[in-house]
Amino acid sequence: MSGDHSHSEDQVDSGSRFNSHKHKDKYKDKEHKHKDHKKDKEREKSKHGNDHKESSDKKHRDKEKLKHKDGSTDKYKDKHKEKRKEEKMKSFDGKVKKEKENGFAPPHVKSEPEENFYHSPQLEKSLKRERDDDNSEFKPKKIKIENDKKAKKRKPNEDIKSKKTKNKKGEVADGKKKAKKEPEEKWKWEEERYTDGSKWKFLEHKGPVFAPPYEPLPSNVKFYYDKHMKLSPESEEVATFFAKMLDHEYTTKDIFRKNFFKDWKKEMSSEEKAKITDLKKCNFTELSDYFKAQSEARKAMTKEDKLKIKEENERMLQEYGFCIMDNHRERIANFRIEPPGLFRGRGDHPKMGMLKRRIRPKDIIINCSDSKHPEPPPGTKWKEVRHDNKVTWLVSWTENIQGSIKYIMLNPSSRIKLQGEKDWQKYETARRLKKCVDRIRTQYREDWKSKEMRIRQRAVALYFIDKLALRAGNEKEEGETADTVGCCSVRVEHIKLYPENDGQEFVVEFDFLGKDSIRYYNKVPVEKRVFKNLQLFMENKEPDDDLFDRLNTSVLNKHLQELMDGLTAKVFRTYNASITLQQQLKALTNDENVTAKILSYNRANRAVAILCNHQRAPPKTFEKSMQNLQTKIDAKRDQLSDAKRELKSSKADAKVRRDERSKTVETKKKAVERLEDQLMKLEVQATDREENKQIALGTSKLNYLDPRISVACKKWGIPVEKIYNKTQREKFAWAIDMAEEDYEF
DNA sequence: CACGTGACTTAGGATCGGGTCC
DNA sequence: GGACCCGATCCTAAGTCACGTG
Repeated sequence: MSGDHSHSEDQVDSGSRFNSHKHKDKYKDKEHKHKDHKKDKEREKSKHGNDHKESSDKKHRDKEKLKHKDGSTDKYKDKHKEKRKEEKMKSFDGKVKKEKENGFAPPHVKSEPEENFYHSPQLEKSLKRERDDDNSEFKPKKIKIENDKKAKKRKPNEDIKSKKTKNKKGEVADGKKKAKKEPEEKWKWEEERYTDGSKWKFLEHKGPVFAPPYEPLPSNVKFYYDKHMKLSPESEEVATFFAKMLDHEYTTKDIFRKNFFKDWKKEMSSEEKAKITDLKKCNFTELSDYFKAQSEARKAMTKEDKLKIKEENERMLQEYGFCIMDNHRERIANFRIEPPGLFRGRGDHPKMGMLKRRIRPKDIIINCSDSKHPEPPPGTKWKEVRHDNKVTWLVSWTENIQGSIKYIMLNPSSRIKLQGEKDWQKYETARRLKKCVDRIRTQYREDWKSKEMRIRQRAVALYFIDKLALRAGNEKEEGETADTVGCCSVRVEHIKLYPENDGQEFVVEFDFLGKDSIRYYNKVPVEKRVFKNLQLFMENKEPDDDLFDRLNTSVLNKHLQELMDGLTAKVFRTYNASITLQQQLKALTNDENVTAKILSYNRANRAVAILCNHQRAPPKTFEKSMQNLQTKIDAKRDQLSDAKRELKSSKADAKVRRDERSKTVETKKKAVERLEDQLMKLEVQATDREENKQIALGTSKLNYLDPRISVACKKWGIPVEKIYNKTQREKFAWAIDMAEEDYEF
């Protein structure tokens, strides 16, 4: 009874397949796991150590079958399995349905607009990532990176004598197109660089801003438990957290309610605890209404009051929002400490609804120069003040839900040395991958034939990471987070194999929840060897066994490190994202006018977002706003045809009057042109928006696309301002500074 | 090597605020 | 001048990956 049959029957409704499992007994098997791995390895060695190097695939398979037979490697999964089964059963009763409305339409399957205009063949192609079918992509055209002197000059690892150039990112930031700067300014963003791993020499800041203290409710706002009940401030505060979320579907979820109630009780006085025993009987509506009224009131404030608040915020920003780091005044990203509230995990998070504690000064670690440190609020103490210049954070504390550390760090635009330079290095690494990706691809294809299971698994996983831009997929502690996976942690239940599907051979269907519980759904034809390997990996496994049972991210990354210095799984995402953008741009940008070019750019960007599976929930008002736009378009059409008619008649009129150079005709002509232009813009906008319905461009734009590619779009007459807004230009100041139009990723 | 942990990047949703439309 | 809409910004969760420890 092989696992893959029992699980391929599809009665499990697609929603429930994704419900996460709260694996409570996560520790059960750890020891076994290690042992088993070790055993396997020995077995592998003794079995294959003296094999002939070129045995046939089949031979291997037979041998490897043996390896699987005893199932030893997979033992450790069994416990989880049971857990998961339980969970599945649970999810049947429909408690937890499709937690992510948005995640469920695979981007490339999404119904495409009819006009072929929408998807150029190239785009289509890249969407499906059918790279392997045409080898061309494995042989990228030679690109003279060498030409890019600047890039060279500034090899990440190369030491740069800290040459003091100008500082202040101000000029770039202030929105004015400041184009070319004088050479001496050119590399201002890369001045001091420390070779000893220090991140700074001097750091001074004002410390964090704490959440405002709790303000008890006015006495006319009442909480009811059967009848009115006055809560102690502590439990009242927690009650308000729940009340504020009453409209959110979170509060209907069992886990959320359970976690909340449990934590709430901890805050209650003993009398309260004795009385309040059932969350269902709690009536929060007055509290909820009160907060709604408050936010209404805030919206309805007078201009002056709003201005006052704005000014106050600005003052806070100026006072706390900046630090001095090595002679620069740098913007801090999050100087406000996270306020207390209820934890909102994403997806089916086992901890959703838990109380996120208020952070006090004594929870806070301050990091700064030892010259002087920020004062804690009167009457309080910091947990610690340290002076660690090997890290970039200014403030940290430990959060009580997962026990992880939270930080206050700098803004992404912050110079340069910290963020900008890191960013730049990231893309330089990706460009180095570009130079050796052929070699790596050749190698992993070779490794598909390896005698060793672990090598085959590694090679197939790498193929997916490369071809599909999957994330690495670290192991996660079960029961602590939502059940999501990445490449190395994909389970048998997440893929289906089709020897033939829709006229294509060797199709693999992926269906799993990735980071943030966003669904990854994709059907891809793969090479035969990959397919056969997958079959092999799945043999004798249960649906919830790891597909790559002899692989994890650290093994994979260690291997990658050997292939290229600095190479890790995520570099493939960066590389493939950036290279895709560059290719798509070349293919798409033939249009004459800027509007069309921007659309092309967005489409290229979209191709990347689809590759990286960056989805968003379709905006709530999407349908309506599309309709509005359509109305506008129709109106514009009417206007246009009117204008055309008028033009015609005035032409005829002019003819009659033998008025060769009629003013009216000229004006009418202008009007028609203007309307045509406007109509075109609207239509492009509609196209763009429709295509973007559930795709988020921001993430790839901000994190995966080498900004220099975008900057270089000026060669097609696309100004940076049309691609990056002000914030983005700040973040990418380094790229705007250095990239020329001939920049090649 | 497994494991825990710390630092930092990547991520989508919520909220804000300024412009537009009626 | 109020409602609405949308991009920008804020928020903080959730990844990746390196490193230290035993």
